[in-house]
Amino acid sequence: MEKPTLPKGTRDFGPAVMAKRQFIFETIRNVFQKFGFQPLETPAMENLSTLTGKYGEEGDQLLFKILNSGDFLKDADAELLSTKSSKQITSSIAEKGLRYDLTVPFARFVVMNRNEITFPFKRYQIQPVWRADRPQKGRYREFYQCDADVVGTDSLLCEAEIILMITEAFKGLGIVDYTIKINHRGILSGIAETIGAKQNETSLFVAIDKLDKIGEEKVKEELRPKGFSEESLTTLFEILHVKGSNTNKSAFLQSRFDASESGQKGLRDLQEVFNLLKNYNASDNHVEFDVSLARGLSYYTGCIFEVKINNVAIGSVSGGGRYDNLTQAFGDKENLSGVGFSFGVDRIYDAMEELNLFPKGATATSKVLVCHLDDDSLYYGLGVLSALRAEGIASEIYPDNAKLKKQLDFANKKAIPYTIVIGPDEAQSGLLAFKNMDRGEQEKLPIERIIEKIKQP
RNA sequence: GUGGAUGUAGCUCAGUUGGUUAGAGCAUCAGAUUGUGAUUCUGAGGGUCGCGGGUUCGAGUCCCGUCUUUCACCCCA
Repeated sequence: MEKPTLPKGTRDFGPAVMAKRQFIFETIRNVFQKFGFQPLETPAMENLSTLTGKYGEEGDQLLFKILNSGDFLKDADAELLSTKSSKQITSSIAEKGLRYDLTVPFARFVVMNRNEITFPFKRYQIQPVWRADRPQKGRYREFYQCDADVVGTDSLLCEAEIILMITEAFKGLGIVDYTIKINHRGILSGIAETIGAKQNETSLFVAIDKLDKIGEEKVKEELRPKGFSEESLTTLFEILHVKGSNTNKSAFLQSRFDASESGQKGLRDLQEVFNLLKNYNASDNHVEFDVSLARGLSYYTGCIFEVKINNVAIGSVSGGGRYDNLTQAFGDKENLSGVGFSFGVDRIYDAMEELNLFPKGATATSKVLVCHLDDDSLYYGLGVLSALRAEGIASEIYPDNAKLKKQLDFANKKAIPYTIVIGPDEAQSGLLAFKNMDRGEQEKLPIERIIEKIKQP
């Protein structure tokens, strides 16, 4: 028989990995809840019409589509089928798709439940998403996102709190060396206006987003064929080369944005966010105003964020921004402004693994293994087991009659720190052989004393 | 979606210009030790050399296809 395999870009998570993953999930969940966000889950699959057109052309290509049930070809448009054009045919044989992110399903949920929701609505959502990407380092076809979004308020408090949540989550995870990059779509538009490239915004943003990766020359090479003049490129890089503190950068841009309404709006917003952070008594050590930050998802309209862990060759581990028109895309008449961000658990995991940041005792396992030498001691052991569990001590008993050697070996492999060996003598006297697996020390104690010992480290 | 690399035991890898029966370490199992693991010693099991085709007297080795993993691009968490 052929060995089973996994679909490309997906993974199993064994117990050791799960312990670490859960540490990340719990840390993030606690932060979300502490900031007043409430949980939401949505289905893995959405109607394709919900998903398409929200992520730009590239995004649509990366959607996993689900074949219609039944004899889907019978109902398909025969004329379309004869064209053999997959793109065209898709819509007639697949009406569902796997979610690509959590923000769009959330917007769909908000519009569907408009009347039941009290605004501003703060929700968090921790679920997997799927992208039909080609996998590579830090990039999977199935991965978990942890989203927190607020919808129904323009307040820049939300942006400030996003920064606080990132800071707090990373503190909990033990990640110290990271950068929260922040920018504003208005500022990007301002730049486009200033260099006279308003018609060509998208290619401009895509190109400058790569600046720190490919460098100035390559960005210019990419833009020249798209109709950018040398003069506009020179101006562009005068702006992009802005250096210094966040305040310095703002001041410099202010001087260039005389003629740009949206540029000024962007600057005002950012300054307000910085100002709010001060009032929280929060340090903005990790926050960097990065004029070249653009981000791909097309639905952002205001502040945008991206978080990178330094000295690790993994893309961004978190990102987000404000989107003003997303609910409108689902036919909502009144505009609801939303802002949110997302942690990429899988990348955070990879980064923490690379930096050796997982706490040592993270693997969840029993504290005690009860070992036994014959049937009678096994029965006696069940009482011991119950006594341990009644005290909240995670414990298990070896289920088979096996050599003591094998039982101790089992404890060893599962990294269970204590064992209790029960034989005829122990069952008779009630003095149990309590063994510390690390030190190899063993003493005979009554169960009450053993419980005490385990509880006080 | 485009281009490059990769695949030999459960894991990490050797394997000569193509030549007999494909090896090692670790892991597993058993025993030395019928009540003591993580350190010792002895032994055993485990392979359609990713899969399919081709060249050849002969292929783990060369050629083609395919899949996996991986790197870069596109894009992104």
